Amino acid sequence: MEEGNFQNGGGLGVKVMTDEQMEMLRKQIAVYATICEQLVEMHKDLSAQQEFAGMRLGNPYCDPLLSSAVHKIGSRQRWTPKPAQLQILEQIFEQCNATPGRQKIKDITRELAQHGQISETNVYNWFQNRRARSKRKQSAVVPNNGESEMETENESFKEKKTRPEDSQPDENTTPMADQMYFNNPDIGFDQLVGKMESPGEL
Amino acid sequence: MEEGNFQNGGGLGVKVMTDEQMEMLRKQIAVYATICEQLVEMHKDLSAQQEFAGMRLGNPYCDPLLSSAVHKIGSRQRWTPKPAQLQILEQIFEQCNATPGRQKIKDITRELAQHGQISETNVYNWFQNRRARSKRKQSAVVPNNGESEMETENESFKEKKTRPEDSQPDENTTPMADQMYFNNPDIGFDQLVGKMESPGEL
DNA sequence: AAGGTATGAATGAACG
DNA sequence: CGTTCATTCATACCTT
Repeated sequence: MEEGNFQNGGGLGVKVMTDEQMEMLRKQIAVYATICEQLVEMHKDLSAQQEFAGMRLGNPYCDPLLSSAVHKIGSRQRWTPKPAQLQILEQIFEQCNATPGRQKIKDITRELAQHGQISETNVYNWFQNRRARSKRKQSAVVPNNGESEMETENESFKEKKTRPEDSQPDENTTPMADQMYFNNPDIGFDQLVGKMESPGEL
Repeated sequence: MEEGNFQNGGGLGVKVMTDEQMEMLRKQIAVYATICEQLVEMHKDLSAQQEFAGMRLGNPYCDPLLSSAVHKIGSRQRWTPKPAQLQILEQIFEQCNATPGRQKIKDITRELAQHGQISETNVYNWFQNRRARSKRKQSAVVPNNGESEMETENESFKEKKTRPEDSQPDENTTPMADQMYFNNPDIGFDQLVGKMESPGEL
């Protein structure tokens, strides 16, 4: 981007980037994807209107392709533990309900790597989630001795300690109602969308 | 030996991509950038038109799926930085990785308050978290030899796992200009993002 | 095919 | 400051 702070892989077939750069890239693309989805929605509606007026029939593009192209990159693929890995994880979890230390994580990761691709982050997340889940189940049962664990919105009565200075009611309700003021489809949007249908051959 | 000072399972510090993947990414971004440029143009054009005609009649596509997101109000108690705020925070973080002083925090808070409700505590926490996260990512730089283990994972079983990335069976197109693979698209990026204040569900 | 559920991942906030 | 908790989001998988 601005300056050459990337460590180029010596001009070979690979480039190296840090996780942060990766993450930044991913977010940027995600934003673009969102924008484009909205654009496509607008365009579809607009086209429908035109069609209604007898102007034009059929859409020259299809969004499925767009979506696929977008999600190819804009989405994050998530790790799915293999049965063998899961078994090992469960075993370890029984022994030590506490969160394994960094060192332990590394060890476990190496162990699980025998059965499939995995990273330390995956292991870490797994234990965190596992723990949280266990805790939640308990709190759902405890409230009353009766087995009223049916779907009640009320579950954990925790002391929600809120910072006095941080008393911010939900102001984040940013209405994006007035953000769609571009309803002019006359620009060559079709071409743009068409381009996206073949990202490999652009 | 390396297990002595590795911070934590923060995943790999670097990712390696092939030229084809890189190229695909570059194209994708280029397309997005183009589309967004067009979006901005459209917006300008449309605004001018509306101003001329003064016709503010109900847009049929004024509420596709975006305004439908206006629900779930008053349910968020935790601060959620808006994209615009995030952008600013990231910028500041790059300049000064050190902990911002008390005064600096106040300043940043005031700045961010322009884009939404925020408190100094939020800013403080954000920087703390950001820093911690960065540190975690510095470990596990070189697992062993081939880092391409993220792609070569093969499951002989009938794994239903959909492989989101397809790589090599492609013709090596491009001795392309490898100068900027991800340039921060400044084309009204902030503005665009600003319009998409809440990409989530709200 | 659509909707629900389980669960991996992200992150703001709290704790020591 | 580093680690952990709690909540939420996104997605894979399952059910009808």
